[in-house]
Amino acid sequence: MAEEEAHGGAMPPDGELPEVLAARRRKLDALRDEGIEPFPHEFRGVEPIAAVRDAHAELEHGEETDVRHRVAGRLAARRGQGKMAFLDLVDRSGRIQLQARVDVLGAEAMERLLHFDLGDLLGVDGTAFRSRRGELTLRVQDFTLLAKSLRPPPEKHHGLQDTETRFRRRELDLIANAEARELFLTRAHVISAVRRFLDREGFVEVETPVLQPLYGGAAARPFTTHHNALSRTLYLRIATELYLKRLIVGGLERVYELGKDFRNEGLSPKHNPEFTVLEFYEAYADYLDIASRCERLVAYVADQVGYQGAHDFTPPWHRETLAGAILDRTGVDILAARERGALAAAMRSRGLAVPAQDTWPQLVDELLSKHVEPTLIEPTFLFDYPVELSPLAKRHRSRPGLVERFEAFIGGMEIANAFTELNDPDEQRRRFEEQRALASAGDEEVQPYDEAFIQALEQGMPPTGGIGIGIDRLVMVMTGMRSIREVVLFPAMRD
RNA sequence: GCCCCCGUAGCUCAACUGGCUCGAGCAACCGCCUUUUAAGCGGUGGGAUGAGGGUUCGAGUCCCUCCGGGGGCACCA
Repeated sequence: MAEEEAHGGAMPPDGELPEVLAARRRKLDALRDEGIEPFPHEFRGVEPIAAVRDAHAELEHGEETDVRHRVAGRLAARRGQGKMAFLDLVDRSGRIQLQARVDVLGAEAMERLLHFDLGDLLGVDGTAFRSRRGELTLRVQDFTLLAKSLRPPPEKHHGLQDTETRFRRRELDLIANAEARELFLTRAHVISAVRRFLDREGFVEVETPVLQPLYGGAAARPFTTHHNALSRTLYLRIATELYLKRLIVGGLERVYELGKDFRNEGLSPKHNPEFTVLEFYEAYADYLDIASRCERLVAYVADQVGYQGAHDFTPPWHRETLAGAILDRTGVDILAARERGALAAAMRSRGLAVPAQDTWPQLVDELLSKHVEPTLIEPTFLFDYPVELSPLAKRHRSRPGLVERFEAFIGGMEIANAFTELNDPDEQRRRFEEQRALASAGDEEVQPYDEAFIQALEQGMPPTGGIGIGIDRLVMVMTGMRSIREVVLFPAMRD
């Protein structure tokens, strides 16, 4: 029980606390004894630290001003004590040095200021000057404790390194590591740039059900939950596709949804069980129009977030066909081997591994993911997928057996999947039936038959192009991160 | 699910082939110094080495099981 309290942060007697925690508890009690409220209600009129810095960018070394600023943030460092000391205060926008002088504050206030712990939240009023060493500094005239911190912050030089702690206690990562703060601000900018782009191009943002009586729109295993009042099983959505196409039927013409999908599958550096996806659908457009909009969107986002990396997102991107890319990388012609045995033989003759259980579509996927995808570093579209892999895409207008579909790759990673949408309800019904046949053959990740969706298509859906873009992966690309867990605030972890 | 690596103080890290009471920096506490920049100097406290079992005169170190994390494989976006 003592251990549980120490780790769980309840309020055990001091004797059972590690010394570093007990010391902070003692200070908390001392503050209250002095009549100081350690958790006041507000502190108005705060200026961002970055704004204070900007206001005095021109100050010479050693130059003083009488300009007063009010800032608030977390105490991050302290140098010196006694008659004069320097402290660092950090807010979301940056860090600023504070100078505490006993001749300004008086002995009692000086003592109180210097006895705050690293990690305490402070409000400060001070006058700006630039130190001899050139550091913009606020000379503290007045200060207020805004919240007492009862746990020590991570080490101030090395930051928080432990991967597990960074993910489980992201607040500590954000406190300790400025790069983490910047990364998640970039993520926010990516998302707002996506919305701005689509809003400007006439798309309307919609929200469709996350809890669905029937899941669909992708090949994946769903999470299952239960609605008590309705007494029935509901699924967390694996895609927004089918509902969004019903809105195209409804005449909304250009729609997008930006939100979470959920897939009950393994974790990896590229897969989190809940992940953020953008899907947009455009009436009277085909997949070539969508490809063009996709590359313009990504280029716009890169520009808006100030992308500094090595990729060149300027349209037009590299373009290949899927079959051409596989032929080029492996020498296997999937279009000349349209059934499993022939394809397996072609792969073996090239010395490629052939997983025994794989169906023809799965072998194609194997060739793509193992031999082509890793080579697609610069932004690249692969066009024209086999119909077997794409039950929701419209057949190719000139190439039998293929559909009008593309996927986009950056940095060896798939970031988007798009097609000219299948709008012939009878053909869509047949495609679902084929999927159903696969399901009875044991494949758990096929698309269930969705009668409501078929009825919507029967109502008449205009020719439409649509796309899904993995936002977490797009953020990975924009920030150079190699793991999705670095760009998701609270990635999935075991209990 | 399988394979490999990792888990030492609040944080960042040490500890030769098994060998004295597991050390140091930051943080904390008590002082000294004062325009510092990872401030400096002196002193003090803080650890069931992830958990449990085993081998051994002796285990942070070797073996087994479990928990957690990372990487890879498989599956997928």
